[in-house]
Amino acid sequence: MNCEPPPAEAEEEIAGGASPQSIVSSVVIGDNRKSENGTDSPGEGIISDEEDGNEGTRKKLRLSKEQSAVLEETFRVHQALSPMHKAALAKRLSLRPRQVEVWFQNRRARTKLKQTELACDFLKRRCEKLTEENQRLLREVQQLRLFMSSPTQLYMGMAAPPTTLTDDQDCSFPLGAG
DNA sequence: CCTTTCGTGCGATTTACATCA
DNA sequence: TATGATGTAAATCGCACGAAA
Repeated sequence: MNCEPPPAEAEEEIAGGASPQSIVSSVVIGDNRKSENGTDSPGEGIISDEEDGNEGTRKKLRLSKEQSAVLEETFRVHQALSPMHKAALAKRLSLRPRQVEVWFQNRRARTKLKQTELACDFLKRRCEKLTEENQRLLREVQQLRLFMSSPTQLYMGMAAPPTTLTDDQDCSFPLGAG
C-alpha cells in the first residue's frame, strides 16, 4: 500500500506551540474546548492499557489540547509510526498505543479528505476556465467562418479580424504522417 | 512454492460528545 | 433552561496486503 506523504500546503495549522513538557497526563472525558484558560477538565482519569472498560457502553475519550498538539506535531514529522515510536508516544501522552494508532489513522484520513477537497476545487476552477475559453474559441471560429465566406464585406465592418491565432501560436494539429 | 499467522493501513461506518439555534 | 439538529472526532469493523514462519 502506498501512502505518500501529503504536501505541506495541504496541512492544517496545528494548535500553537504547546510544549511537550506540559502534557496533562490524563485522558479526559468532557469539555476540553471550552476551557480556554488551558485547564482541561479532568473527567475520569487515566485509562490503563488493559482497561478498555466499556462493559456495555463504550466511553469516548476526548484528547486534551496538549495531547492533540503533541500528536499533531508528531504527525508533521511522520505520517505513520513504527510500533516502538507508537508505544513511546502513547506512554508519553498517557494513552493506550491503540489510541495513538487510531488517532494517526483518523488523521491520515482527514488529510486525505482535505487534499481531495482541494483537488476538487482546483479541478472545478479549471473546468470553469476551460469552458469559458471554449465558448470564446467557438465564437471566434464563428467569426472566422463569416470572415472567410465574405472577407471584403465583413472586413469593412470589423475593427479587426480575429486575433487569437497569431504568429507566435502554433495552431497546427498533428495529423500523423505529413 | 503454498499456507497460515500476524501486524498494519484504509475506507466506511458508528457513536459519544460539543455546539448552536 | 431544555431540547433537537448538526458537526466533529474517537472508535469499531471488515477487508486487503505484505512479511515472516
